[in-house]
Amino acid sequence: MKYPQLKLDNQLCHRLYMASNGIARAYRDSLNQLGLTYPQYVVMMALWEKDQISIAELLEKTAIDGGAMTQILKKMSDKALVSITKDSQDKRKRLVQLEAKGKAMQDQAADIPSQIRCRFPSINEQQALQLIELLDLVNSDLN
Amino acid sequence: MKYPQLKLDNQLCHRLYMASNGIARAYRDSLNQLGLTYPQYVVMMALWEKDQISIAELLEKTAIDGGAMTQILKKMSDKALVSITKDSQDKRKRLVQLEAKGKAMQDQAADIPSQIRCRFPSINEQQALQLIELLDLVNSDLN
DNA sequence: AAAATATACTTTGCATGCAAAATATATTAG
DNA sequence: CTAATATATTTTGCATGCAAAGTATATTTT
Repeated sequence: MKYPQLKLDNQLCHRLYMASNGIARAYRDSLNQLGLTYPQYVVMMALWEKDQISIAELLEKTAIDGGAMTQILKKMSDKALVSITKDSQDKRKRLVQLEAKGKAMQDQAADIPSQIRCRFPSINEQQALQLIELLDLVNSDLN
Repeated sequence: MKYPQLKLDNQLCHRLYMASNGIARAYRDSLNQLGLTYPQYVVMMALWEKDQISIAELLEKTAIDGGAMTQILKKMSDKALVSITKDSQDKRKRLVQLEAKGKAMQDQAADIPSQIRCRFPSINEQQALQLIELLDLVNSDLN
């Protein structure tokens, strides 16, 4: 091949692509039991941390696309996990809050992280932390 | 919050999600100039490395979804980047080969990796290699 | 060799990710 | 105060990623 820099094996991006898709796939079974998709799970985690936030804040915390978020929240609202109300101060804003069912789901979800962790025996705790550090550097250059 | 393991800040998966989407986004401008999407670019890289391969082999090298691959190849074929022929030995198989336009595009693409690299000043070469190593470990646990 | 099974792809339906346009409400400029 | 502009969110159209069903061709079983 003419250009070694174009070899798939030399691409960081392709490894990230595979790892991201693969990890989301690894979550699938656990999340199916809760009736959640992966992005919906991310929204739930954001809300368990801080309830009653605007959609803009949710977008910032989750890094989910705005257009997709509208659909995701609609489905979560249909499932009675969350409810959405207009902000009385600023009528452009909408506030998202957990419903009883969404709050209760937290206990079911508490086991998921360790379940997933078991699916990655090749990486130890120190390496996982190092990976997080490096990804934080990559992510700091985005935007 | 009740369960620290559910904090977004503690999720490796979420960092991978952001990094993968973000890097694909970083490629967008460069790839738009070639009229390629990110997965199409991955297919091109695979073919520049080894032309005349079956769809199954392409799927294995790229880790792209099979259903998506059909559509991706159709579009690339419409753009005259590749052509697809039936394998005369085994009529279930189809072989993908680069067309003149697809081969020529390699020279245009050769600059892309360094362009992208500039978008990530926070990470040095050693860290990039380390990141690749760690991602390879993660990916080895998938499947 | 006919039936059962496996392999290689394609098709379909659903859920995003993303860019761009549209809508509604606030804020700012003149 | 009215026009211009900015902010928050939704809508639309296109391109995947994915699971499951469907199709065509090979291979294996009996």
